[in-house]
Order: sequence, then structure tokens, then C-alpha cells
Amino acid sequence: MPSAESPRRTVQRAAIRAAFERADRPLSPGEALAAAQQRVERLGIATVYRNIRSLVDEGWLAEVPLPGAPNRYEIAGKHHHHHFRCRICDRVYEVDSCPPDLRELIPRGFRLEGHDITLFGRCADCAR
Amino acid sequence: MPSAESPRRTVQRAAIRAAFERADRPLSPGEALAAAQQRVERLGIATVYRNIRSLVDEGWLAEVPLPGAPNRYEIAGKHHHHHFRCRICDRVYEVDSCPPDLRELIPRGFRLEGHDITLFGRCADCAR
DNA sequence: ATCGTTGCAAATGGTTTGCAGCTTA
DNA sequence: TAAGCTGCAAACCATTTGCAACGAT
Repeated sequence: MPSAESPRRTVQRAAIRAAFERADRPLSPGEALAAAQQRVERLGIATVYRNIRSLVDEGWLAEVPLPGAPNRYEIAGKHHHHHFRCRICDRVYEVDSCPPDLRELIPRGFRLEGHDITLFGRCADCAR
Repeated sequence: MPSAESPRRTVQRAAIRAAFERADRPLSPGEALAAAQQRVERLGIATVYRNIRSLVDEGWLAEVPLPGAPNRYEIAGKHHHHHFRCRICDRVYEVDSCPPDLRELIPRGFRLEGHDITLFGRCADCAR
């Protein structure tokens, strides 16, 4: 019986997970690096990318793809929601949403499998 | 009175514009290159990027940013609409949409300036 | 003592820029 | 002609990978 190897417990991995646990919003790899480096000084960006990928594969993190901006990542398992990106500070926030019926919008013959809605504007901090 | 210089008429620029005029969907720079190279063999990708930028600045092209995928571009001036990306062939299509009232979704203090909605799934060609 | 993980640097892939030669006006 | 464009190659930026040293088990 093949047993999936579980990742080793390293300070780097713990610091990266902690960064996401403490964040109140989705983080980019760079943001996660900055946060995790407060614990592990010599942490490298490659390690952040590698761990993000493995946490996504594990289902612990969820990818947050955004139009015209690098991906963010957030802890998985939340209910269906979307995101708001601040054009000033570039931070991304989670927003609850009641997406309308999108099924009727697609051309005939197309198969709809999902959708992304990204709102943008200014967050409370940047709204002046 | 300062007069904005208008770009010179070159075969490259004409071929690039023709690529977008003939396309029935938003094109990536690579797709535009491939289409325009049918007219101008030695066309380079840098020229495509430079012309796309200037056409966007001129207001002739509109940027179509997509989550997790390189930008596409389409002729500007269309009415409000959104896009559908095929997960199989990666082509992007325009879809008419009647977006719901998104204003009520954002957190208090935030200022909503716009939104992007991207549908994804399989286009008619790839739906099997 | 293994073998997975890390840090660093080099490799990628998409996009941008420098520059000499070409072309439009 | 002169200045704007173009093609090519090098530069960039975000992300990925190779590799030897490191460290969890």
C-alpha cells in the first residue's frame, strides 16, 4: 500500500503557514515571504514558492488568481466568495458575494465550470 | 498649441491592427503576432508589444486582464461586457453580461471603482 | 545515515528596453 | 534628411529548477 509522504516539519514551513494564519487577507508570495522572514531571517523566496505549492496541493491553501496581478493565496475551505483589490496599496481583501445567475450569459454550446469576480477600487485605508 | 504626434503608418502597425479587426475575440500578444506574421513575415514580438501599448494609449485597443493568464486585447468602445476563457484551448471570448448590483458587497469604507468577471469552462469547440 | 528541504544561483516565460539600421514623412 | 519604427538581443520581473549543504526522522 503506497502511503503518501507527509512533508517534514521545518521552521520555514511553519513560518510560512503562520503568515497565512495570521493574515486577514490573501497574501502574495512576496507578502508571505516578508511576514515569514520575521521569524526565519534567511528564508528564501524559492522556499516560499515551494511551500505554497505543496500547501495548495495538500488543500490547505487556495489559489486566488487575479486579473492583471500576481496570484494571492488564502487558507482553503472558506465558503464561496470573491475578492476586492485596492488600486492604491495593491492589497487584496475577501468579500462575501451572492453571485447572480451567470449560467445564462454564456454562448450556446459553451460549458460553464466556474467564474471569478474581482472588484477593485480603494480600500478603507486608501479611500482618503 | 502642442499637437500630439500621430504614429507613422507602417506595414507592421497595419498588420497588427488588422489582426484585431479580423479577430472575433480578444487576442493575446502571441496570438496577434501569429496573425500579423501572415502579412509581415519578419515581424518581431517586441513590435507587437510596442504597438499594442500605443494602441491602448490611443484608446483604439482595450486591455482584457484575466485571472491567472496573460492579458488579452480587444478593440475598444464596446458596451460593457465580460469574458469567458476556455480551459482547454485557452481562447477567450466576449460575453454579454448584466452584472448584478455589486456595490452592496464591499466592506464599509471601501470605494468601488470597477469589477472584472471572468467565466471559465469549455468553449463550443472544446465541449466535445 | 537517509533522503527530504533549504538557500542560492541559474533557468524560464512573458514583457520591456537599448541600439543600430531602416522607413516614413 | 531627420525622427520615428523595427528587429534582434539583452534586460527584467515573477516564478521555477538544479544542486550541494543542511537537518528532520
